[in-house]
Amino acid sequence: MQFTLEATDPHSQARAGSFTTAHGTVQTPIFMPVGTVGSVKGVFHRDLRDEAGAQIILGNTYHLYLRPGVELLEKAGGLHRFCGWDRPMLTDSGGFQVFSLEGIRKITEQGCRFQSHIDGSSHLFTPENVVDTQRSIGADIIMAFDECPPGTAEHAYALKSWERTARWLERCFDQFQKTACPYGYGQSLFPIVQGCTYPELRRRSAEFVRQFNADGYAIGGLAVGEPAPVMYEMIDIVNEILPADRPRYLMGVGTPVNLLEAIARGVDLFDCVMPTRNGRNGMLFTSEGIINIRNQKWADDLSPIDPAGSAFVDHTYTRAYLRHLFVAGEMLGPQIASLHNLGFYLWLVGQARRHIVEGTFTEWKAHMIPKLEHRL
RNA sequence: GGGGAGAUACCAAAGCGGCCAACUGGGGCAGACUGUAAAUCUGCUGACUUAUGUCUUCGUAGGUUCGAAUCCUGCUCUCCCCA
Repeated sequence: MQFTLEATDPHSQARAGSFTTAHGTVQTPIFMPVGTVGSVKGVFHRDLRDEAGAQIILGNTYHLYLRPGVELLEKAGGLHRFCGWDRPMLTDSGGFQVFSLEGIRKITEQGCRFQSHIDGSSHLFTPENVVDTQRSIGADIIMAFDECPPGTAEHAYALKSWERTARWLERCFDQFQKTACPYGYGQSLFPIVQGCTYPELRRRSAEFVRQFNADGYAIGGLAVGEPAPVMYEMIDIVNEILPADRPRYLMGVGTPVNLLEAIARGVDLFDCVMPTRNGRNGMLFTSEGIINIRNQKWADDLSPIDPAGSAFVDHTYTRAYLRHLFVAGEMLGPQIASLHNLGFYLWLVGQARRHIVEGTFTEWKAHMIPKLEHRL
């Protein structure tokens, strides 16, 4: 995988670039819709590509391992073929699930033993078998198996956790080098920086992971309860250390404002459930502000969902109609809102990219942020 | 014509002398959601209010009682069964 840096903003750390994988090229900065179990909930892959403009989507090792299982995915020829998405794909390792399965999992040096949230059965994830599973899933970018501690973690735990994640990283790369993707194309393994909100741990973690000369690097363990300014500070610290000629992926972030702030700090890749989950729950992000479509105020608003939006749903349907669908509990409502939000997120990063290339990113960002926070 | 049951807030439906401004659903209104155990979860929903406060409510008119949505009587209406 080759990352090309195409432009940098003169007034910030923002950059525009592109990288190519076996399934195509991705232009950064980019947002990756989350398709945990091989489905971006409520959105056809065709609409994801043609309407929302997605270039790369996520899958999740934990969920796909449990269901439908590695055997079927291998039989299908990998997740791309199984789900009908022929563009780049990234799989998360399950580290975040380890974190969220609090109470039904046990972390040891070997790995993490956990109970399936589906049937309670016991499973063990290790750095090695998580790499193996991701080989079988066949995503273009696969993630190291890490532990994602809560934002409130004490220093002692943050240190212990990060050191273990670092040892797991070595095992991930060992296994990665000993194996190959069964479908004949190359994959990239991204390490993940941890260290909670402790600057010196973040520095040590970033310095540690950069030794692996990976195709790209991820920043994990943020937006997990810490204040946004702290998150931004951690991004600044880490990005000063991560190599400039590799893509940087801020995992699980975030709000539209988070995206612009992180892009300004040199982040290239994002993923977040927010556009889809909040969309399903009636919250729309637009270039003029945030809409809670269930609110009474939209009941007779026959204007388009988002006149500035690029997806067909934005001008085909009215706000009143979308509200009606939500109020009536129709599944089309969440589908429309999800597609709209994904289209908006991708429009936003696309605009960011354009303004970086044109050298106007910083002023454009200053102009956008109040609008993004505004509640319509 | 005879017999029986019932009328509770927007709807449905509990309550059957004080802990009732009234359980619970639904509906309505608002909020939350950040590497998806989420098409989920949380508030509020008689009026006036910051309220631990006051006022008006349980078909309707009276009555019993210190006290009634709850007991008694009349009236109105609804439903069911038999003719």
